[in-house]
Amino acid sequence: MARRIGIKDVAAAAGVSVTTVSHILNGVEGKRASVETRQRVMRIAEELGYAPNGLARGLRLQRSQSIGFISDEVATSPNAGRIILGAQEAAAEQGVLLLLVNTGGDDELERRGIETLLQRQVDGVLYAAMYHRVVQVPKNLRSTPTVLVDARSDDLTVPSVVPDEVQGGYTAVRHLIDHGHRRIGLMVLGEDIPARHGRTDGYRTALAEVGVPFDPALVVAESTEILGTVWGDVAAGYRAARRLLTSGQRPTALFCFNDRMAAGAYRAAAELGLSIPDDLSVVGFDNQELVSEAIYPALSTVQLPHYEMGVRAVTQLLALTGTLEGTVTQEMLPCPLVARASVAPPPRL
Amino acid sequence: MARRIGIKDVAAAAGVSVTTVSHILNGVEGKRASVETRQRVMRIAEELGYAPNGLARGLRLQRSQSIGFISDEVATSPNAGRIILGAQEAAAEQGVLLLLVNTGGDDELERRGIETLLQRQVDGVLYAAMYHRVVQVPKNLRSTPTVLVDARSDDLTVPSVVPDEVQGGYTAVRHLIDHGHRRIGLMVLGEDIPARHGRTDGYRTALAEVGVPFDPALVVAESTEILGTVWGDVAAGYRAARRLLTSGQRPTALFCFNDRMAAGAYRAAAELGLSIPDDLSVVGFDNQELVSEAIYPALSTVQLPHYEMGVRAVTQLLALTGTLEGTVTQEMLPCPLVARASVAPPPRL
DNA sequence: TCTGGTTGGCCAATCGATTTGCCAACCGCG
DNA sequence: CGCGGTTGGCAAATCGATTGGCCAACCAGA
Repeated sequence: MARRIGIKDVAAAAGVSVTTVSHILNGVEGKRASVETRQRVMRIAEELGYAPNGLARGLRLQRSQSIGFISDEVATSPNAGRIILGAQEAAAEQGVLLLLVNTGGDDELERRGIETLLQRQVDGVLYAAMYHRVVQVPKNLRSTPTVLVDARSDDLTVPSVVPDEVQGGYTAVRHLIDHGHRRIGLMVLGEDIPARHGRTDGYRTALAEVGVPFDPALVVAESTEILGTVWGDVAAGYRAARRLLTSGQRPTALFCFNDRMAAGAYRAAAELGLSIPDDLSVVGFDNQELVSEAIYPALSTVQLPHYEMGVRAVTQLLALTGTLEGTVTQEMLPCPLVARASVAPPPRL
Repeated sequence: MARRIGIKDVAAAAGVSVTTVSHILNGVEGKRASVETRQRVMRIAEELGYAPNGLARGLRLQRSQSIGFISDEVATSPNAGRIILGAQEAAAEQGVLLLLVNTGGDDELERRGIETLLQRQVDGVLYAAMYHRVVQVPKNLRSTPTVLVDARSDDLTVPSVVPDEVQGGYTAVRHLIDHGHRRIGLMVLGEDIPARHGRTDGYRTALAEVGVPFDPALVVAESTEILGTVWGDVAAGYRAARRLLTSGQRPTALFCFNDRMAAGAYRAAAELGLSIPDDLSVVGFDNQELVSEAIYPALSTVQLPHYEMGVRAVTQLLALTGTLEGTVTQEMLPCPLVARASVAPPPRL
């Protein structure tokens, strides 16, 4: 493992001092070098394949060019991995790398993880949640530039990037309305989280726009609790859909809290002899391609902007640290509709 | 943003030199300090919340305590994120952090990514592929400790961790055989990759064990090409299953290359009026929970050991760098069966 | 008292870069 | 010729830790 070549090697090979090499390679103003020297140094640095030692540079500059990415379970939740992807790519564009820490939701692990990141002199931290929720910024992060991802803080001064749940819900329901539906069931998670309230608000807004009064009987909350965590899974979707579809006035369309619950709705519909989309239209949320394309007919759904959240979060963080221009705020990103095959006009009576 | 406190601050507060502080905190042998001094220094370090500057330490020790994780698309492929998770957790256990680079399969990005990692003085690199395949170790990684994850090299000296495809295929088919099936269809991807050959071998071995001769008519290769990449998607599974199920001697069970193809098989079966598992048993591969639980009945499948691959890869890498004990080899990890509801005895004739 | 060994701890070099301050050479001009 | 102003470049300090070498104090034994 041949020793990596350092600035000294370049200086020696070029017959100048390390100072000069540094000045030239960093394009320092005011400290000019003759064109000839400059070219020679650059050529030799190139030939030798010189690259500055990141640790030494970081030590001197007090900037490590790396940011911490700390999350509870992001790496676990399928689509959420795209947050990391977006963050990584946006960071790489500025020569910044991501230092990954996953806590599994354990507070002690989180505390230690943050300590480790700070010890590595990260320039800032992205604090990401597995699903959109309100969080407290950990104490030991207070004095470090931090941006929340898929999470928001009560403290309005803490920048964050989250999906626009209201717009997402509105878009989904509007899509159904545009196909002629007026009696639309809403299946939500039985949990007090922003996604539930936001999407419900969007649902109400879209209906109100076309003069359909809100009917509480069309809203069903269901969830499955496993090991203390509440899930909107296939089983929950199945139960919710059964309740809605066997009630007095059957809705002609369902807006489901997520794609897995939509899969449950598919099953309930099949059992009841309802064909999708002819007898029943369905819209999901999340756009988990694995689900939405595995079920038949392919599911029309609303996409969470995971990749974009990662990008925006990094952009905000780098703005915070002065690497990039830009403003820093609590930001909401739109959730676009992905139309597939589960929506059609309501059946003729 | 109060300056982090350094070793000097501790030394000053304790009234000793930085040397002594360093010796005490690192438990250096041979350089003793009086019990009294030792306790005082430790107490003060604790009180001040001292943590050594990772950059400075790394610079001096020529060890950054971080390893690079470079991959083509891992962050994109859902379950594969669990590789990262396993790697991260195994690394964190040794105080090592992961530096993430995603190349999207672009060679130039890969080259630059590796350069950046080396520049950061990573102690080693994990080179991960999105799906099990044979790769060349990039030139600029040759002189750095490297372990391949979900990928293998022709060069047998390069350590790697991959799933045991043969055992996985064997396990799946054996599961069907144990339920009484003898006429088992195999749906593979139309690509020349280790997974296809390994799983096919496992299929043949399991059948041979019970004296069933290999019937080429029961093996169908299908795939969908999108933008130059070959996928085993729902559509491919649908086509493959239709071919198998409408052929002369219909199989009583299907072993599908992956869960998405299995989802396609579900659809083909439904169209042909075949009920799963009563008329037809199905086993998938990958255990992508989103798929296997979204379809009905829930899919019995074989799990790829992503998390474990991440763990083992880090363990091997740390063994390679001398941080941990252990041997370094080309390693295969077992793929366990996850039995759900898609397998039953074959229908009585 | 002298010697040799142990104890406790400090000085200064080192890792590899950046940056401040300074100096010498050279230029043109009065 | 002497002077101020530019140009080109170097020496050394600095970032925050680790570590080899060294020294003073103390003690016991001769």
